[in-house]
Amino acid sequence: MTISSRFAVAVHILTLLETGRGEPLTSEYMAGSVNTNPAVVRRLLSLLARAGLTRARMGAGGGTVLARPAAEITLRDVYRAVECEGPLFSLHHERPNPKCPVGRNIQAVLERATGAAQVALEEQLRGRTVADVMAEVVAEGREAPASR
Amino acid sequence: MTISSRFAVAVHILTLLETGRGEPLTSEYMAGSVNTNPAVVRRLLSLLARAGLTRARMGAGGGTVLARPAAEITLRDVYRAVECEGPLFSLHHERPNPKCPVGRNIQAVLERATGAAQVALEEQLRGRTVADVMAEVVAEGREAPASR
DNA sequence: CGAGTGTGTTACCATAATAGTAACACTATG
DNA sequence: CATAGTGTTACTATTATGGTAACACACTCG
Repeated sequence: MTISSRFAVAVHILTLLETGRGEPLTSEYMAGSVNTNPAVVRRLLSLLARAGLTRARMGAGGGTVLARPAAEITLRDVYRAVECEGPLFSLHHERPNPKCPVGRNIQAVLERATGAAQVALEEQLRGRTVADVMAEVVAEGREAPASR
Repeated sequence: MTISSRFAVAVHILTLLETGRGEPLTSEYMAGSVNTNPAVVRRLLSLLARAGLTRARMGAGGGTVLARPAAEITLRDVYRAVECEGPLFSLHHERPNPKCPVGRNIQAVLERATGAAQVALEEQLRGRTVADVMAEVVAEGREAPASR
């Protein structure tokens, strides 16, 4: 299966906040850019705030701002914040047959292999920050100006 | 979300076939080791055969064998065979607002970032073969002999 | 001080993917 | 020809997800 779109939307949200330059943005405004429901945005923001990436100001005139510089928020931070904290790969639903030499030991081996793969993925994500994404979005807009 | 257990079960199956040393194994036997239904195993085998990793002999006395040496089947081959061929990361369900500078360009940027992460994951998987898994299973059995 | 704006959270629904299960046509062996 | 075994389909239960509405709470501003 695929990794949920929460990651994509969360990066989108954080990029929007970076464009705000400290001005708090409302979930309704962000939902307009993402093209979804404000409550969906707030659910993501709840996870991001819990991870210390954003900070919300309640009440009228409130909204959300980045809790630290965009250059210090890696995509791995975002991934960890919004995706399930457990391992990326599922193992067997039912425990394999312990009487079979393969069944008895395969899961330990699989855990090592899939764990290494997940680390490789996260290391790649760690090499890019929200500031990088922001810069690429700007560059993209310059190369394909308002097309479509 | 998580990557389905199909990958784990498929690696398990291929490891079992390697233990068979050319003898065809039945889906019922393998289901006994995996601890699931034979039809589930056959569904996986169908995908593995389509990818050219296994070969089945029909009829009585039939079963499945590896189509090429275990040392030439990487975990990336297995991953590609049984997981959806599309991208690992989902993007937005609804297309983001094209009137927003961020919404208009974020998906192209996300595709690059998530694509690189997926490549990193697959490259890590490519470094391990079914023969490696087999060897690790044997080693594991030596270190933790028949415990539990 | 009170109206209004906006967050945080809950509950509920529709949809999709997954794994388990049974069934059956077909194929090859012996 | 009887049997063993594959390949495939259909159905079900479970789970994750995203969309939606609702509401209590918090804060600002007039």
